[in-house]
Amino acid sequence: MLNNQPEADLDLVFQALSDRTRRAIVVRLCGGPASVSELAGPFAMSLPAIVQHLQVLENSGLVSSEKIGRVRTCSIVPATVRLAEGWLGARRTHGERRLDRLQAFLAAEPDSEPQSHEPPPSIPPRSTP
Amino acid sequence: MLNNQPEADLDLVFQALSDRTRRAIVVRLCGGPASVSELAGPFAMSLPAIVQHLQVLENSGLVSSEKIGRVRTCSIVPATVRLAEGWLGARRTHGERRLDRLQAFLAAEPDSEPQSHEPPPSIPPRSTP
DNA sequence: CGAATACTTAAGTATGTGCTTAACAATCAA
DNA sequence: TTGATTGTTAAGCACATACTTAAGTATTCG
Repeated sequence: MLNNQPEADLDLVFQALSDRTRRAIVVRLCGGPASVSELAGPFAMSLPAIVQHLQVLENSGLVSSEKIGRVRTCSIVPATVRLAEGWLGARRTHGERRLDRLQAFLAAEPDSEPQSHEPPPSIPPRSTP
Repeated sequence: MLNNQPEADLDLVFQALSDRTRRAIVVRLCGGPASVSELAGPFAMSLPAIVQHLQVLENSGLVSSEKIGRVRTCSIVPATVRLAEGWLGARRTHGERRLDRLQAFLAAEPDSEPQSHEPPPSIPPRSTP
């Protein structure tokens, strides 16, 4: 699916990934497309339960599927995996940039003259509706 | 927290990230530590609601906090961000390796002699408890 | 055709999630 | 000490999730 509405998309993607059965399905699909029953095979739960997990995955945009004859074949959507990974990457990058600056700040500490040393905490607040 | 039990950890981490308020808090904390009320500031919801979100984040291992005097200061735990990012990275890597092989397969297709062309779908099943 | 296969739909249930308000600490400052 | 600040705890409510079983619907095969 993917609404192109980043926050809503990330809601759905991370939510989809928060269940280990669904993560296992994603892992399986990264090895190539599979039918619903192939996907259900390894699990102890009922087929409808798996189908519901697949709906969550498809709704999140992590998985797509096509039905041919009586078999539905599911595949991953790598772009969606990248979307989530990208969000986390940005966090890590920003966080680590900040950490680097903080370490530099602490390293150059022995009471040198106060240059543009931004003090570590207290950053301007963000707006969120 | 982090149980060192990868699947359970990922459950908690992805679940924590599946809420946009919590993601906004993570974004904010990537800019540096903050107190509970600083974190609550931008949001329209009650303080206890934010505290509950912080509990989810802390329980997932994405955030740690320490109380000094009457103010609790929260920070991100970059290692946990990396844990989730790493899982997704592994998916992308495997998935794209597979896609590469598939593309190679399709590229070398004009009915050449059947070498060790593994047919694209149908991969050996995985075991999952 | 008739039966097996591969899902699909519907309905129900137990538990979890995301809030709320109200009341209660604990700490700091005048 | 009094009162403001900063957070915590508890209870409750509406809605979402993760299943279940039972009963369908297409499709393909013999």
